[in-house]
Amino acid sequence: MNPTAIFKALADDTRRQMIEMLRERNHSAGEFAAVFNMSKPSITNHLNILHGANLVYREKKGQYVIYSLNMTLLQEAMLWLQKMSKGEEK
Amino acid sequence: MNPTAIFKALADDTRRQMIEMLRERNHSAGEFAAVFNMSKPSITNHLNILHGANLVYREKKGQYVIYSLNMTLLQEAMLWLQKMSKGEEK
DNA sequence: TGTATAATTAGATAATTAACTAATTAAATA
DNA sequence: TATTTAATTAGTTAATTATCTAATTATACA
Repeated sequence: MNPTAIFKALADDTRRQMIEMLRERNHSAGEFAAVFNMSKPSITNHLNILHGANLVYREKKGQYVIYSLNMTLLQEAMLWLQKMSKGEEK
Repeated sequence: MNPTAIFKALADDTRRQMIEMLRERNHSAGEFAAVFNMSKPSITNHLNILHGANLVYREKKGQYVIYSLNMTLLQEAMLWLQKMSKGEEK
């Protein structure tokens, strides 16, 4: 788990909205492109950043690429922040 | 609370170390400058980013500026992430 | 009051980021 | 097999970020 990559990934409104969408159900890259007013390559870039931080999984299904949430990592990030805020020992 | 500013502030190793130092006790700007191998203006810049995200308080004491943690905001950020990871309703 | 100390502001620069268009790759299907 | 659809890669650009040095401001104190 790489805190810098995770917080960088979360430090963007588009990417946080993507995560909220993935809380509901899995989505293909194209479904994101249909929702956000942004070119497909820009969508790919945001999804790469989320995937690089390990916050999402990705799986090729025929001609689609399906994205899903990595709940475990989100929870870990949350615990890391909790440690910070509560002052637990390392 | 501005999630983008908070996550941006946390997306940097120097600033996260500053927060860890503030968990122990309050510090002046100069004390940070003594710890990090970095110019004073760069330290000021990092502290401005933490302060802009509301993660730290700052108070002038004589010729010193003393920084302290805003625990409340760290906790709020933590809860926000928890909501993300656990999928609570808005 | 003049000098030292603490910190910030000003201004410059190199690196990174977020966006675009055009081109390419991969898969499905008429 | 040729065409359409989904997605990525390549390459460019404007904006932001992190850093520096030099200058300034504010306070303390000999």
